[in-house]
Amino acid sequence: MKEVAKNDGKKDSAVFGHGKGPRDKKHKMERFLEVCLLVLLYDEAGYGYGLIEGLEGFGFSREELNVSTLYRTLRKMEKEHLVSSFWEEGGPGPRRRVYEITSEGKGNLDQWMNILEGRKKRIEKLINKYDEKTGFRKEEGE
Amino acid sequence: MKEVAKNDGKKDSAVFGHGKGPRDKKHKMERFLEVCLLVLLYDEAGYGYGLIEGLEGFGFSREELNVSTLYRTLRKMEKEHLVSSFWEEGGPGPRRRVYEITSEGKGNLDQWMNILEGRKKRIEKLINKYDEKTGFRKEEGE
DNA sequence: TTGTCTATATTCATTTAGAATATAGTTATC
DNA sequence: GATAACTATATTCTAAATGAATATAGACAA
Repeated sequence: MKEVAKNDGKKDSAVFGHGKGPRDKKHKMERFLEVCLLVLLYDEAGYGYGLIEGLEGFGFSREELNVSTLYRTLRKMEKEHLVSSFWEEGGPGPRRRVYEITSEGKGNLDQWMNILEGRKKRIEKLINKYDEKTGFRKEEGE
Repeated sequence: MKEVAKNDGKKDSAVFGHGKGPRDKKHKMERFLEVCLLVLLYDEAGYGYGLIEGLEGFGFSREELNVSTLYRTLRKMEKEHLVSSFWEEGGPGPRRRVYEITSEGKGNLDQWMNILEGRKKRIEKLINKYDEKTGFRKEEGE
């Protein structure tokens, strides 16, 4: 048997132009929630439920926020050492697992910002192209 | 047995603030490729392989573009009547399936632009917050 | 006529994510 | 002090999205 199609050997390391972005794996370009959480935790610890409020500040509506996703994401980030957690002592109500960003998390965040800048530019490019083709329906409709 | 958690009845129709965005289903916020294709086809028909070049104009690198995804996406868009296709007659080389945008596709694109505007603003908000917290490392590092 | 290239299409496995459900301590209410 | 309602965290189930590999086939060159 002979190979049907040859591999030009260019299929790997295709990460947005970065050899290895945050968290190494080729990001499928949507861990926006993750970045938001890192920014929120940057200067202030927080717990799962409580972070929802902060996320609203980034445009997430309370309805579209999925609590499972939120907790799952936080645990995953801890496994990757981007954040660390501890059980809050005392305090009223059920105990809370409080998260803090790690220095690794901060470095990661820094790289994320570059990716987001790029993503923003792509969106702008697309919008401009669209406006061009449709005759600038809206001029800087900011 | 009794129900453990009550449902506050607010879990549905959580689509970015739009009752029903393009293509009705709650978009998981990443069909950027799809939108790029619609913009490319807006004023000029194109075929799968040939569209790759145009996509590069939006920041996709040739390596990160996945051909399977490209074709899969085009067929899906046709199934949804956002584009239509025909086999190119004559011409050198293997036959090509040429895609054209439909009027439905154009309407869809219009809605996508709103979503992208929103997405852009979210990113900006996030970047600003980050810069705030880290002390404006880069001032409009455009 | 064999091999290579262009072009399209499909299959397979993994990842991502939403919905639902599970667990459990806290506080209010009767 | 039993029960209900609430806060908080966690996991399971399923479906959608996606990358990689593979399949198919005609055109063209050697």
